[in-house]
Amino acid sequence: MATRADVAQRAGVSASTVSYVLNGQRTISDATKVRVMKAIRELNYRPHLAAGLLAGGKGRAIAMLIPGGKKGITSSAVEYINGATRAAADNGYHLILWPNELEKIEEIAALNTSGFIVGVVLMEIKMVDQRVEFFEDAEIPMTLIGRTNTPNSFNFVDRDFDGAAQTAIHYLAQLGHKNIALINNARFKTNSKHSVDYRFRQSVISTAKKAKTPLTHFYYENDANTGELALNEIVSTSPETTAIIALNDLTIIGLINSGTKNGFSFPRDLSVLSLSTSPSQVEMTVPEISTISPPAWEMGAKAIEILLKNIEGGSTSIKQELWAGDLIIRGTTGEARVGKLTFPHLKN
Amino acid sequence: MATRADVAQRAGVSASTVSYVLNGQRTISDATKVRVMKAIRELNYRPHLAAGLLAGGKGRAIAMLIPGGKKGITSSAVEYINGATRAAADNGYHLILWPNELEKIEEIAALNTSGFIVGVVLMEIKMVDQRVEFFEDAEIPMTLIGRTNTPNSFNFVDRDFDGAAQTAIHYLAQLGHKNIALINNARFKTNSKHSVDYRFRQSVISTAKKAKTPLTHFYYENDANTGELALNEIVSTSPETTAIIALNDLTIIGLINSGTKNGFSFPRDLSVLSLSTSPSQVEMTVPEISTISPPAWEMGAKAIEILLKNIEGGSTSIKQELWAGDLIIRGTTGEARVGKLTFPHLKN
DNA sequence: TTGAAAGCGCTAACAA
DNA sequence: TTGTTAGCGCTTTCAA
Repeated sequence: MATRADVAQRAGVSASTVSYVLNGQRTISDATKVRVMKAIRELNYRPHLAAGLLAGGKGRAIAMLIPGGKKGITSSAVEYINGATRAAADNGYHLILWPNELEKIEEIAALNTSGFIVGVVLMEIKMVDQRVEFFEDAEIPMTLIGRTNTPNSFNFVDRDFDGAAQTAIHYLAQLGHKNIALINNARFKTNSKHSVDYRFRQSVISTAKKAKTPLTHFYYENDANTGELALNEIVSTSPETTAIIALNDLTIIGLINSGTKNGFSFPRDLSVLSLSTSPSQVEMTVPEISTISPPAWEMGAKAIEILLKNIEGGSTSIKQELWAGDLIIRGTTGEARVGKLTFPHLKN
Repeated sequence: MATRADVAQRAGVSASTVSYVLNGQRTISDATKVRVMKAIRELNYRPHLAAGLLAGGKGRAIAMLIPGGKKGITSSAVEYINGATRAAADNGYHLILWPNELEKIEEIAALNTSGFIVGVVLMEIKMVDQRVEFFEDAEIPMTLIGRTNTPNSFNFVDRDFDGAAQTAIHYLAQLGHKNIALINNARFKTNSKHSVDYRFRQSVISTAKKAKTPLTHFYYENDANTGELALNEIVSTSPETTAIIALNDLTIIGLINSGTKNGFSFPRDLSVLSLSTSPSQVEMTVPEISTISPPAWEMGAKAIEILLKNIEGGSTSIKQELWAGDLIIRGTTGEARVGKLTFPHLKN
C-alpha cells in the first residue's frame, strides 16, 4: 500500500504538501497540484483513515442504531433510516447503520473515541433506556428519535402524541363515531417499556376522556395474523364499536384484509384509522388505510441536522421537536354505521 | 481521554503490559491483571481504535452495502441483512450497513485500507456492476448476494433460478395449469440491468418452453398499486390464464388484495405463485401467498461465512452457492380453473 | 512474567 | 508557495 511519503517522493514534493493538496487547506501551485495528483493516480494511493484520525483529523460518519432483534428492521424504521441517510449525505457525512445489540455498545463508544464517528442517533427509545444513559455518560453527541421518561437533557425528535390523538378523536367524532376500539401493542403489557406504546396510549385515553368518547382497549402482538382475531373479538365483545384506532401497523393490515375476505366492508361496517402505518404499508390493503402517521422521513433527517448542529456548530443547546403527523383520509374512514356490528355471511 | 500510558502509570506497570492484559496474548500474573483492570475502570479508559489499527491491529467489522436509493431498504433486503448481522455477530464481527451510493464507495475502500473493515458484502447485483469491479481492483475481500454476468472469479451466494423455475412450472402443471402469466419487473425493460430480473425471467421462459407451457408476459413497476391494473389486463387480454407466476413481490400483493375486494377468489379463479415474496410479506394477503422464495436469512448468513473463511482462513478459493428455495404451498394455489377467466360482479 | 522502544501514516504547527 | 517535524495511542519485537 502506497503511503503519503511514497506519493511525495514520486511527485518530488514534501509529505505535507501531499496532505495539503488533498485537503485543500493551503493554496498550492497548479504545477505542484498536477504532479501530486498524477503520483496519487499512478500509485493508486488511498489515504489511511486511521492514521489521519490518530493525528487529529476529523471523521465524517454518524452511527444510527437500528432495531436488530428478532424482527430486525421494521418497515416503519426504514423511513427514518432513509431520511437520516439523505440528510447525512447532504451534509457531507456518512450514515452507518448499526444493528442494535446492547452488548456491542462499547464498540460504538470506541469508534467515537477514535474519531471515526462524531455522534449517534437512537431509535425505538424505551422509557428507561440503557443506551441513552451509556452515551450520556460517555459524552457522545446524540439525538433520539423518541424520548425516555426523563427527556429534559436530550436532543430528540418525537411524535406529538397528544396532537395526533386529538386529531384522530375529533375527526372520528365529526363522522359520528361514538364508540371506539383502540388496538394496542401487546408488548405494552408484557414486555420492555417502549416509549411510544406508553405515550400514545396515554394520549388517546386522555383525549377520549375529554371528548367523552367511550374507548375499548384491545391488545395484540403486532403481526398481520392477529388481525382476524382482533376483528372477531371486536365484533363479539364490542358490537357497538363503529371505529377502530390502531397503534399496531401490522395487526390492522391483517384486520382489513381478512375482514374484506370475510365479507366486511370498510368503512361501511367499520371505520379504521391507523396512527402508525407507513406510506409503503398503506398500499397493503384495499381500500387504503386512512392514517395519521409520523413524517418519518423528515424526522430522521431532522435528527441528523440537530446532531450536526451540536457537533459542528459547537452549539450545546438542546433541541427537541414534536411532530404530530397529518391526517390523510384514504378509504377506510367514513360516517359511523348505525346499529350493531355483526358478522356478514361468509362468502367462502 | 485516558490513554494506555495513563493506565500503565496508575497501575505501576509498563504500557505494553496494559496491552497484553487487554488482548490476552501473554500470560500475566493475577496480581498485575487485577491492578491494571482496576486502573482501567478508575480512569474509564477506552482503547483508541484508530491507534490500534495504525499500529497493526486487526479490525472486526464487515461492511454490507444495502439499497439506498429512492425505495431504500426493501422488505426482501431486510431478511438478508438480518441473517448477515447474526452471522457476523456469531463470529465476533460487527456488520456495518452502508446505504449504497456509488460516489461514496471510495470511503469504504479507505475503511478497508486502514484496517477497520475487513471485507464487504454486496446486494442487488447488476449484470455489469461497477461496485464489483471497483472492489476487485482494490483487492478488497468481497462476497456477492447475487452475481454479475462474469461471476467466475467472485464469491457469491445466489438463487438457483432454474431450480426455482422448474419447481414452479412443474408444481403448477401438476395442478392442471396450462396457461401461465408471468409478471415481470418493468425495470427489466427500462432501467439498469439487475441480475435477478434477467436470470429469473430467462429461467422461467426456458423451463416453460421445455414443458410446452404457454407463457404470457406482463410488465409492471413493482408497487402494490400496480396489482389491480395487472389483474385487469390479465383478465382482459389473457382470459385463458389459470395461474400467475410473480417475480414482483409488491405487485402480487396488490393484485390479490384488490382482486379479493372486487370479488375474485384465489385460487378458485386464479392460482398465484410468487417467487420472491418474503416471509413477512406473506401475511399481507388473505389467503396467504404460496411461494418459492429464497432462504434470504440463510443466504445472508452464508455470505458472511464465506467472506470470513477467505479472510481468516487465508483461503483464496472461490465459493459459489446456489439456493433454489422451497415451495411453500399456502392459500393461493390450487387446481386449474375450467373455462375462461371473467370479471366477477363487483360487490361494491 | 514484564519492560523498552521502534514504528504505523497522518495532521498541523512552525519555519522558511 | 513549500518544507520540517513533533507527536497522536497503539502493537509487537526484542530483551530481560
